[in-house]
Amino acid sequence: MTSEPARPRAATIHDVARAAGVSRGTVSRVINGEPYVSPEARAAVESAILEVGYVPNTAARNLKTRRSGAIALIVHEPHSLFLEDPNIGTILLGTNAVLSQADYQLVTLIIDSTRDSDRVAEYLRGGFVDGVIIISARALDPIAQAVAAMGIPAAFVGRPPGIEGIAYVGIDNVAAARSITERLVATGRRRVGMIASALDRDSGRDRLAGFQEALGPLFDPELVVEFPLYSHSAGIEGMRQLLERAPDIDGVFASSDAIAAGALDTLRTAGKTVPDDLGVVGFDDSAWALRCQPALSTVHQPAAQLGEAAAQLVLDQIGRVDIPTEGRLLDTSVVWRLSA
Amino acid sequence: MTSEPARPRAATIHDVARAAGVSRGTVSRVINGEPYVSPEARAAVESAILEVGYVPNTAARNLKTRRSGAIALIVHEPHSLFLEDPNIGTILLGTNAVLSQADYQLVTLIIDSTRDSDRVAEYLRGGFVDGVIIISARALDPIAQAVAAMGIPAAFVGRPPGIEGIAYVGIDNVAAARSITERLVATGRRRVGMIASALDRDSGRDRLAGFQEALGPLFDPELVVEFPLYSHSAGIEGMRQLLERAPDIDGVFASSDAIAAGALDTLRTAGKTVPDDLGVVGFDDSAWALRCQPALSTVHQPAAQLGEAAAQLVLDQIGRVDIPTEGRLLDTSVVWRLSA
DNA sequence: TCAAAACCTGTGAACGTTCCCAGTACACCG
DNA sequence: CGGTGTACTGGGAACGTTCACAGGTTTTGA
Repeated sequence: MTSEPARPRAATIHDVARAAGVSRGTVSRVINGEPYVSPEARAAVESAILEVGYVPNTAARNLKTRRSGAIALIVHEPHSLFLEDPNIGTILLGTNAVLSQADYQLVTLIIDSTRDSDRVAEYLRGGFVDGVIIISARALDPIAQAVAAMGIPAAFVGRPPGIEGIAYVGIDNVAAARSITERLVATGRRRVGMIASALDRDSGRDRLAGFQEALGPLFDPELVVEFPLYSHSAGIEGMRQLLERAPDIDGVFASSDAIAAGALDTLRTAGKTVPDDLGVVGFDDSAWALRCQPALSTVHQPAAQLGEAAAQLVLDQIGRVDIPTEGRLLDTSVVWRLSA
Repeated sequence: MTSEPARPRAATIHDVARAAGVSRGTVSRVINGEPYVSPEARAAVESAILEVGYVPNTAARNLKTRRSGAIALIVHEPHSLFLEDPNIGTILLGTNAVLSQADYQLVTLIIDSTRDSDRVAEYLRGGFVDGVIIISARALDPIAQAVAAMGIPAAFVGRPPGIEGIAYVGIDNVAAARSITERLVATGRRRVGMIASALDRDSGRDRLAGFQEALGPLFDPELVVEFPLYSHSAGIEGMRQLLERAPDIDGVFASSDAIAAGALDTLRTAGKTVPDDLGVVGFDDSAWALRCQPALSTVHQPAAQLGEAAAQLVLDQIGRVDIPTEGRLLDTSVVWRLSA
């Protein structure tokens, strides 16, 4: 008793009950909006709550109800980081909007190391959250596997490689890549190259597939260069290689806006003008796209809707037994600006 | 009993105790690494935990111990969003690193509306977290006030306007701005302007103050333009105004890299070469800085360390009574590249 | 050799809720 | 007017932990 901490004991449901002159049970019913409470009792409880400054203790509530009112959003730091993936911030906002509407609290967890992986898995198992949204999981991801194993309501943003029977939302990368490549061809380009990347992820693979489909007989494997990441430097180097291999190249599909921006830098240095000498298109419709000189034609990702749909998918699973097994693909659109 | 959910009841401490042939108390002692447990008992409990797949129920633990092992990081969405502020992602990683080390779980909360504000305040009060880190709070921020009022361990990143006696970390914006401006002057610039912004925040105000200090008698209020946000478009427009007001201008301090990038775009359009005609410097050392043509001289913010220090500040407060009242300013450095 | 200290263990009582059941009061209906 | 249903209320029992305490055994020290 000597070193009692400064924080005073919070008011409990008992204090409210005493102040209102009713029982615990009645207070609980008022708090949870249940029927069978007389108007007088309800009013007394409500004013008592304000009077004593009561706020429900979530730990106690969770313990009893076995739910937490929170949903986790898991971001894998290397390679999908806030800094690198321009859409993550927007996805997050979309998710937050839907959950907030349903009175769920979104908690964002960052996985930066295997150490984090373990702790996050424990956190999920510990009953802190009622569901989980996972962004850009990679194959053999330990968290994705843990989630699948424990059967907690979950949704993936981006088709999860390897794991079956799980809910996800994503975009149709094949169709989007095909669509923007077709428009590039429609403007008269005949020697079209691609700076591909992230071929170890479905997004990267699918964009390449769509590109090839669209070109048909015009496709020349010599005009495809590959890089591990969707990075600006990949664009600089990729464009350099393409110019070297094919000086007559007249179109480029960069698999991300950052790559396209890098390609434009190389082209400027090389004295090529865009879109006169070459048409350049990107993917993402991120902040890069408008910043480029000239403004970039690109594929718009419905990032906010991806986040919203993922949240909805999780909410749907909560409290239901039949889990929606398969995923949803959202539509993309081509934004035609000045670079092609 | 008819609609028993699919999720099986998790193993409890009782199950472990039974499997290990010891009592609840002993299991609890093992889990919490307390002394006074015989080696045999410890071994038995440890293998029993694996056997029954026990994971502690955090709700029950929180209820009893009144702590959660989690710390909140609050981001205000409009104006400090992931997308706009290039440092936020890095701050977040720094924070996560320190907390992870101390076995605390970081949960990121996003405040997007007043509705969110209320729910987050309730969340904090509900005992979900043991401490809170708040990024770039503005004056009269409801969450900041709630946190101050409830006396939960807290730290601010960025000097909080209005609220007194609270722990914070930040950078010395005045000194940093003075330092980079001085170097600009040292290269022979005499007509130096500034594109200022966010003057309603301490960061914006202080950068302007440092600029003025460094210039001394060279300072000309005519060469300062102001904008509300640290945005690229502010740079475009600000540079245009400066060129109009003073065609003989030979140096510009942009109050952020995004602004500097915008200024460079305007200068390119106007046919000015950098750094020959004008020297341009920015602030942040963000991804923009390297992307610029030419690469931007700028002030490097120790974003990761800011995050780490804030986390440490909160950890220090947990369990202690004497709250460190004042803040810490971290050192910045000037990164000299090609733009000045 | 014996008291005191150190080590180890089990048990009861919380922590603050919600849920369920029993019980009361009143209204309605035949 | 008795029975049945509906509206409302109170209180016991749990949820899964931790903590304090009591009791037992072993070691230590004079």
